[in-house]
Amino acid sequence: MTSRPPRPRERGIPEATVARLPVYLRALQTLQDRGTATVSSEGLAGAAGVNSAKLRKDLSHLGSYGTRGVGYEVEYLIYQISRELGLTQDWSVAIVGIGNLGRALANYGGFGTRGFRIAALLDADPEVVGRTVASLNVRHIDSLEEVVRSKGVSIGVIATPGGSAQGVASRFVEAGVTSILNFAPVVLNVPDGVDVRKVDLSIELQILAFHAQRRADGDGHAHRSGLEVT
Amino acid sequence: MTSRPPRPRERGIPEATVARLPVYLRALQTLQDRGTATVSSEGLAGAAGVNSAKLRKDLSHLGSYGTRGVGYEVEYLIYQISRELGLTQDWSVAIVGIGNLGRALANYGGFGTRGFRIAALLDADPEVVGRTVASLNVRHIDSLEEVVRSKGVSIGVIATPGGSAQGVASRFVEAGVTSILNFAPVVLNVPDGVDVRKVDLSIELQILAFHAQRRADGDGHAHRSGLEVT
DNA sequence: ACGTGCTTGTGAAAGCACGCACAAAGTGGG
DNA sequence: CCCACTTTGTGCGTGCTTTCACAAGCACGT
Ligand SMILES: NC(=O)c1ccc[n+]([C@@H]2O[C@H](COP(=O)([O-])OP(=O)(O)OC[C@H]3O[C@@H](n4cnc5c(N)ncnc54)[C@H](O)[C@@H]3O)[C@@H](O)[C@H]2O)c1
Ligand SMILES: NC(=O)c1ccc[n+]([C@@H]2O[C@H](COP(=O)([O-])OP(=O)(O)OC[C@H]3O[C@@H](n4cnc5c(N)ncnc54)[C@H](O)[C@@H]3O)[C@@H](O)[C@H]2O)c1
Repeated sequence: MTSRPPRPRERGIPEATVARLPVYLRALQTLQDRGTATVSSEGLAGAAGVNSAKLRKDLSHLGSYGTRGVGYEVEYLIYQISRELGLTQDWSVAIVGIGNLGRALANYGGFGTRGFRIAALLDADPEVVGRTVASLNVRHIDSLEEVVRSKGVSIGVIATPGGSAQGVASRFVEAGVTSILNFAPVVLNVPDGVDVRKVDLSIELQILAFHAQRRADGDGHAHRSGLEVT
Repeated sequence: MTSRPPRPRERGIPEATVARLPVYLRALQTLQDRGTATVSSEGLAGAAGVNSAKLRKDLSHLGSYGTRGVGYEVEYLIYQISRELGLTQDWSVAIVGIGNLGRALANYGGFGTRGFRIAALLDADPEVVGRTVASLNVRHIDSLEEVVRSKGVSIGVIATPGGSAQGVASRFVEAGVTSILNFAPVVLNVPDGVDVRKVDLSIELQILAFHAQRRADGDGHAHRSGLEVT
């Protein structure tokens, strides 16, 4: 089935690995900025805050890019991870809901370090539409379909209040956007084949509160093992 | 050790479950706002975007709060989950770094629906210190220790640039804060017993890009199973 | 009092994820 | 050319997570 000797990478990278690749990438870029040319799994794992065996196994899913006895060449590994993550191409992002959060996102410079370009901002409020935010003209939400088409938007960011989020998501999907990042605190319903990720501040706080309470409760010797030490 | 017959809940809720409890809680509150008094695992699972067996197992870790043949009483379940998450007490939050993001966070009203109170805002920039944001006076970062003590801060939020994040984290820890939410794109190093969670926009985008590329790559029949359908 | 119908709570199975520990593979020195 | 040393890539055991499937339990009508 698969050719044995020249197998650079197999299909199907574990989801847990995918979620860590961006972390490795950032650690590598920091190393590169410092002029480091080569790094061992131990060194990179330290910088990324993970176990070195886990890091090696993660990287092994992309291929065999290390040199035994030496380590990994920083620049080459950056390239390989970038390619795997799809960062060698450009992604057009549209943000809907230019309120407190939307504005912060729009003004956020170091967006994805590379690859992601904010192509459009949309809102429903006549007060906001027409204003310029982060050198972009805020368009009306009614032109979403047109904007997605003309700007080739492939990733939609939702920063509207919860009540509007599902509607916006549906319109994104309708317009052909299959990657959505949702900041609104609601569960989005989308058809199969559409990828939704959510960022939820209040969930994170609640998880922190749970652990904090546990520590206070049982007190004394304290905490179960689940504490992040990142 | 534990009394056997009246065992309402056992110690040790799985981490995966803890991460979902806030989602259930929100779904329940939405139901309550609509006047629903009772909900089945199927119904709640639908609203929360998870499998109903998973939901039942999750809830079973808190105790046996459902009624067979009927379902769960919404109000009671809200109370039980809130209690388990530690939301029946108040948590004081301090935000460090009142820039684009910090301001958005400070102005964010529906913070944690309940339980979380923004007690202090801190920044290093003389331009920002002294200003009023969200009816709070922005304090200088040098007073962090004093503020933590006087306001009883138990959760620290870091919204500074990456370069300052580790320093701020260390000072939080030094001041006795053991729960940290980090928005800066760096790996924080903290001692055992300190709980760090991170929210990282650019990682989320990169994960979306990976899946989007996969869909475009293999094309045709498309996508592996890992797509979120939330 | 009892049967019917619905829903919970949970055993058991399957699938993932993690981390140890080590063989394999490369480097560099002699 | 070979040996000592370093570091990768991975087989394997372990524990956590998810899902299925069903017995047990409860409400309600008769
Ligand atoms: N501000 C934060 O720090 C923060 C933190 C966590 C989560 N959130 C969530 O992010 C979302 C946005 O928060 P915010 O503080 O920026 O709110 P906001 O009210 O400041 O901004 C919301 C914006 O969305 C626009 N909008 C409303 N309906 C729309 C529609 N149908 N189409 C297009 N635009 C529409 C509004 O005009 C407004 O400009 C909310 O769901 C909030 O719960 C915000
Ligand atoms: N803006 C966004 O949408 C966004 C999105 C994702 C991640 N982030 C991350 O969040 C962080 C903040 O982003 P931002 O856009 O608000 O940046 P920003 O530059 O607008 O604000 C940073 C603030 O931190 C303050 N600061 C710097 N060093 C400090 C220190 N040692 N102590 C206290 N305060 C200090 C600065 O004075 C400034 O007010 C960054 O790490 C950024 O990468 C931002």
